[in-house]
Amino acid sequence: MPYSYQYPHPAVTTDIVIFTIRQQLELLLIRRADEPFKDCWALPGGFIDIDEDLEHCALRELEEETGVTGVYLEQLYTFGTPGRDPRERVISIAWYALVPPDRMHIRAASDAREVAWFEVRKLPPLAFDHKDIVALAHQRLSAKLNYSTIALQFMPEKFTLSELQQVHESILGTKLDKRNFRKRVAALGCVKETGEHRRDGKHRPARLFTMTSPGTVEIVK
Amino acid sequence: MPYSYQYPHPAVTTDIVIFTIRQQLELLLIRRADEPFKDCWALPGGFIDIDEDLEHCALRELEEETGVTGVYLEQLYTFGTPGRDPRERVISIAWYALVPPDRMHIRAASDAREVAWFEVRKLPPLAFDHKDIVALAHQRLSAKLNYSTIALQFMPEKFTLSELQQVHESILGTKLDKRNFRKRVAALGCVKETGEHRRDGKHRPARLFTMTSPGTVEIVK
DNA sequence: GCAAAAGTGTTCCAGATACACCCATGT
DNA sequence: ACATGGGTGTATCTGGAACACTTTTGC
Repeated sequence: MPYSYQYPHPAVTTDIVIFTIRQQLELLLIRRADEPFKDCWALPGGFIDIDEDLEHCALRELEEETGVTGVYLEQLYTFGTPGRDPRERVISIAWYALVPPDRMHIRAASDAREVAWFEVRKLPPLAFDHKDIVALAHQRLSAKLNYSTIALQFMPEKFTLSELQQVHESILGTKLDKRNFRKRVAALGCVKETGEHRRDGKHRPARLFTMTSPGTVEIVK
Repeated sequence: MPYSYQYPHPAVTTDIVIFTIRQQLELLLIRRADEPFKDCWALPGGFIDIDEDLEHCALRELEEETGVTGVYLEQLYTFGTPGRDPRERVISIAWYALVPPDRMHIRAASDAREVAWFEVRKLPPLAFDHKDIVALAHQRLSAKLNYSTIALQFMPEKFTLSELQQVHESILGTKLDKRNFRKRVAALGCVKETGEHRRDGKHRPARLFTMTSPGTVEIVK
């Protein structure tokens, strides 16, 4: 045991709630291969390197699981109730990330672990206190819809207004009025028309939009 | 060195921004007695006990410095940039607390440390990254004024509406309109008249109010 | 021509803002 | 009587909410 201290030190980990939206709001879980909570689903995460920045640790986990870089990542809360991990005292800094569905490439089979997306409203039992972490992340995300342009972080480069509305609806779990939604988006000025259209069914083609300030989340209202 | 681990563990501390309001928004600082940053002002804080809940650690620091219990306390953010403490890797969970000025009894001379209140807008240079922590706490507090009843946590049991308005103004750093302020407070229903008055100068006595739900902070609007 | 999603305006209400004068007291 | 802070009401503006029909396409 080569690392010794005069006083006991807790272990510090990072857990990430990785959200995406396909038909519904989904998040990434990993089936645990070891005790405790063996075979139980859990958030991706891991121990922080001793010289590693907190955010870097979260980015590293995110990249390992999804292959994505440059997506929205925000620190959520720090969980550290004694006993939350039965092995030793573990303090976990929780983050959440928003990944556009076209950006990721799950490295599922690479290390024989089981990795899967679950709808937020149909989660299996989770290891540790991860249910609390997910609940807080979802709550924070919902709240931010009302005063920021965070929903755009889920969108691919080009998207229709109906798709953006579906993103809002699947996060909030409610239906929105189409005209009011579009009025608000227009007032914010956070999207602009590309001039292109998408035809994808037996109905009128939809205009394609793009973000005016990609990569930035503005606080509004 | 009796505490050994297979992998290196960071130290984990808690720092607290303890706010109060007298004439202005103030916070509590302690002059450091030891290196690093010897003689520099710093936030109160300390190492977490290995079996201690995170919030308990913050409450303990708060109680040690101010003698108060039962005041508003909220986790702020976790800071852990490598090198923020030159001695070893330290990850600090920052909190902020709101203390009504009549509730506290600083235990200043008890251990010969220098402890003092500073106006938020006139802070001395701070140790470590404490300037960033203070800035974030102040920003969070300001934001919460607009969608919660958090300001009441600064008030003594009985207070005038002008005093409550001064609390808002000193946090925001702006003047507010008296009539609009009172209309909003009345609409929230978060205070009620006691029927008493306070006379404290050569002017009309002010009505005294009290909280309708002491100890709770409601999210509003 | 019909099914399906895209697109578009107006009315109404609530809450925020701007703004100026009288009241009760101490000296 | 005057200085000081306490106390009050109205008009206006702005943003959110409710609400239904026409357009363009594929089949």
